[in-house]
Amino acid sequence: MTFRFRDIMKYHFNDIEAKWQKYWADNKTFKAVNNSNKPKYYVLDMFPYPSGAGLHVGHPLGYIASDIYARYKRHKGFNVLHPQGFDSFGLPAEQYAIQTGQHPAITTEANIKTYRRQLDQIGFSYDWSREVRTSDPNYYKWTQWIFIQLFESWYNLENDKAEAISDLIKRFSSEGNTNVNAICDDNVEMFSAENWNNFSSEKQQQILLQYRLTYLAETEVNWCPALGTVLANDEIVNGVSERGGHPVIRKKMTQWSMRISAYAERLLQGLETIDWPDSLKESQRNWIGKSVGAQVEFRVQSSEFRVSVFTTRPDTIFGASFMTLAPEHELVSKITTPEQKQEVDAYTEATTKRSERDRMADVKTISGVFTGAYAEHPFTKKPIPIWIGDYVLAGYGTGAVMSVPCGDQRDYDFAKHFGIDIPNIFEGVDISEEAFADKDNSIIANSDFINGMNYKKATKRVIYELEQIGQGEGKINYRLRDAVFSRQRYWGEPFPVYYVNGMPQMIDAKHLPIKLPEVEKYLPTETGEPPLGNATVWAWDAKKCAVVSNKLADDANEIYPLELNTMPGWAGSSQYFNRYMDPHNSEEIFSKEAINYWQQVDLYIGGSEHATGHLLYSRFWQKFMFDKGLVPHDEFAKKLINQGMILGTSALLFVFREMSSKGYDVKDTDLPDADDLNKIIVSGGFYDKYLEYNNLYDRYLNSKEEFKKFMIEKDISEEDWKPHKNFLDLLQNEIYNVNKKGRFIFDDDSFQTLEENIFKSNDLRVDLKHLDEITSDFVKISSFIKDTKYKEFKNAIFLNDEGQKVEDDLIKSKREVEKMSKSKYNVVSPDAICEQYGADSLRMYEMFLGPLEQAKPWNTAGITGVHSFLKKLWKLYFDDNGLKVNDAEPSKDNLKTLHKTIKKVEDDIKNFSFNTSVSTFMIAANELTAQKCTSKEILEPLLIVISPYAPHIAEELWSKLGHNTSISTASFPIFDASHLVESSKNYPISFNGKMRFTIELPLDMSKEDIEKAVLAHEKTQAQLQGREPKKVIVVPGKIVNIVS
RNA sequence: GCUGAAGUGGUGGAAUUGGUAGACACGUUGGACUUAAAAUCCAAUGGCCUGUAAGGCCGUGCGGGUUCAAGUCCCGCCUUCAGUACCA
Repeated sequence: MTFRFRDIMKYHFNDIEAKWQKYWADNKTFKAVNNSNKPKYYVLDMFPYPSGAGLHVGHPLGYIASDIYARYKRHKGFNVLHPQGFDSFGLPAEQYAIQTGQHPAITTEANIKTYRRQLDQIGFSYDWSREVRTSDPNYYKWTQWIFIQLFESWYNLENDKAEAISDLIKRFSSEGNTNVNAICDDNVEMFSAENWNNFSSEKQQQILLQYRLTYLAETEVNWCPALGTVLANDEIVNGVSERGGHPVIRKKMTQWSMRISAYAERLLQGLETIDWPDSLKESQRNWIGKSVGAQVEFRVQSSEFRVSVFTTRPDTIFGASFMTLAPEHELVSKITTPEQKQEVDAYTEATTKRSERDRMADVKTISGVFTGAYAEHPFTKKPIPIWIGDYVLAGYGTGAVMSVPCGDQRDYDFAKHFGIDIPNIFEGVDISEEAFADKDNSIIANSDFINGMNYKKATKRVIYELEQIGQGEGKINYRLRDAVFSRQRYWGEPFPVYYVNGMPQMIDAKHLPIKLPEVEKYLPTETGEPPLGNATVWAWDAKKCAVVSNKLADDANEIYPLELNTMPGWAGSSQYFNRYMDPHNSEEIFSKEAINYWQQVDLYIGGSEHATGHLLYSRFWQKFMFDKGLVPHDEFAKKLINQGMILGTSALLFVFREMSSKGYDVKDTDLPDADDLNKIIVSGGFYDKYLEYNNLYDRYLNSKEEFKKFMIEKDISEEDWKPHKNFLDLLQNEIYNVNKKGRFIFDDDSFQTLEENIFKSNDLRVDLKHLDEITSDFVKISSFIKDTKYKEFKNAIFLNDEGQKVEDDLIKSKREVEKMSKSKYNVVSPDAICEQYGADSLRMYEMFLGPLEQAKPWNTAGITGVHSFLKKLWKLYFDDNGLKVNDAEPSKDNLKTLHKTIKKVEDDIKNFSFNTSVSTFMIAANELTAQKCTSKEILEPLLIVISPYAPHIAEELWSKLGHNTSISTASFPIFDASHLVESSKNYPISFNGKMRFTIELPLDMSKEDIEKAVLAHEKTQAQLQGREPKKVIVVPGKIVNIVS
């Protein structure tokens, strides 16, 4: 009996947390309503992709911060919307489906369940009744709906907004397109009203596609052969795919695109109106890449063609001594002379075959060829040779440049390399070594009508003159490209599209959602169609249409093919924040009432990695929806904060491995995935061979024939690589070929070395747990590596630097702090933390680690600090005899501690400085414990202050103090400054700026009296040692400084 | 190369307008309690010097400067991290 009584008085966080989590769920404590007398506040987290690995401690960091903010706002009397959901379409589930046949919906559902359990155990105050999942047909119905709206819109530059395509059609049929000022395809042809009305329906549709905000066009796309799909620019990192790290090549394909470029200027201007991190805004500015200059047209001699270039330096036009076109430029084949044709063809072919990564890896090499053609300088009429070179990018500007070697380093290098003229057009500048690119300090010379002018004046004049002769105009160019919107994948939103005579048609919105059909296989069809081509039945509630196989049949039983691509990952995340406002509405994307009530997100917290993806696309969709009158703001989030990454500590073992006949065994590594292979390459110590491998892999993917040729060139006979089932063998051959150090041939069970053994050092990342287990015992380490962890080292012999066998202590270990990832064995799961210390400890510790925005290493050991704080807090309320809180009158010190805490915590929350709040709580608990405070008047409001951070313990103690409703809406205590007023100050007394001692003096003492008191003090006299003070500075309430 | 952020004890980090540098924790050391461990509590903890104490000297990446006073402001460098990269 006694035991049980004592037991109740202890802080049993597991029971307490489970109890309150259930209470919140049962009572729908955090359900937000769409109208209220209270002011509204919308706090949003970036919703997670539910991966199979579950959450690690880095994931909840931002969620905890936003939860604290949401809970704080509730205490301050706001009606808070704090929803959560899942970005549940995506590649990993599909890759898993390809490997296992498991339907992605099943994997996704299971993963969501795990995520939900993990999130629930941390005690977030989400309104789960508003959960959205991007893969739910009731949700993606509206993603499809927005797609239709975009298709039915064009961008009118006269009003600077998106408008209905039906209006455009009216204008075309009454006035043609010559006076229409719209954002459209560069190559759109000009026509009159009469032309338009005589065009065939297909021709009209083709033209309209050039205006629509989402359109189908043949564009040069980033094709990832390994993933079998196209990728958007933001899905490529360092020239390889973001997911999986596969090579990417350029390819022309017919794809859906989003005309985000129409919004380039507004996306740029809008940044001024939102409170987002500067670094993130800067990323978006760079991505949009606005540059002001001129477009200039050069006539090609003895032909009808004109080469159009974009330049930011029209003032240097007289220095143009050649032109350079991108190898992909459409004029290349048209203007090349017969004599140069062979050389040009060889060059263009070679460039198109290079992957992005190759091109990037090899920036320094200057290459190019002369086309044989000449352009005519618009002013001097002198002939200018036209070259092609891969330093000119097809995707930027017009894909052609006027090359001014004296003013641009790349042009300079190119000219030097090929011996082209470098005329100097700058006054008093030496260009014998390098180009002079400083536009702000240049005076133009040798340039006819702009001689003696500076950059600004000359630019203006040149543009004027170009306009006079009709060969150019001022122009603003953006780097931002239209975003490719289709993917050749299964697990994504189907398009609401079918084709009539090859022209895309929207399926009527009343048939939405177009549900994702079932397929047998998640791979492309044998004819190379996307996975949806495998579908035999498309089920949707069609009134007039029936679906026959992959085709749509209308009343008259004509059959039309359906769009088989799916939408990219960012489609579903581009407006989810609005859908949360009215998530179950089946009639509208959201009701007018809901959007007018919630308006926009007040606080959005998430990772900076979405800077040029999700966050840019979402702003684009929001602006479009604003134009259509659907939303009241053209920016969706007022304030945004990027939480920093939590880094894990990896354990590295350094071993030296002998590669011998009994050594490196990689037999059963089947490698369809470059990601896996890269890992082995890197951990195998072949860092230097990484690139070679990639070339090889690219070659293989590009063309097996070409690969074969390459291998033969490298003197590796077909016999050597043909029997091998995977790329690793090829790699081995490549290594052999490159460094001649060793050769490894698959021989059923092991590799054989034909030449000398080679030694390589390896850093193997191991599970920290295991590292502790094996510590310095060599036998254990070696058996751990060979048997437990790394099968490929099964037969390895460990050597030290000198090549001797390692007997006991030569395997070194090291710790490294890096991004948490499964493959690095440095992941810490929140589950174990919650189990051992509780959710409140986890929440507090994550905040305590450091500033929210900053990257910081995780160290589980440190959690004892906040955990013992919570125990100490508990003890303020309970001792062995039970609840000790009473109605005692609070002391002055008690009140001072409480109000100091209220003030500091409130300021901290406003500044998102959550780490310092935790310190403040610790100080408060330490002080109140020392003061032996038992006063309810202090301890009750203290709980509300702590509640956003540690809601479970706060709820429990709150109820123990006699409340029978949740603490979550209790009013935040009002700070009363009068409790902090001091009557005296412990003045620091410094001598020549160095603090020596302190003196306690009344705060109302005058400057003169302070000076007298300080100078009279014995310690002052000791410091001065008889010297006369030269100057005494007294800052009342702050400091005294004596200069001697 | 360009852009942005940051460099403070053994570690994470504090110091809101220039005014006691190192709050709060972790770790370490010593002690109490305990058969023992865990848990808990107490004390010390930037470096160096003086036997201790009192005290002193040096200390916020480096070099200068402004100021009575600089982690904080100014100038010049170095390093690290992140983003971006032939953008005409």
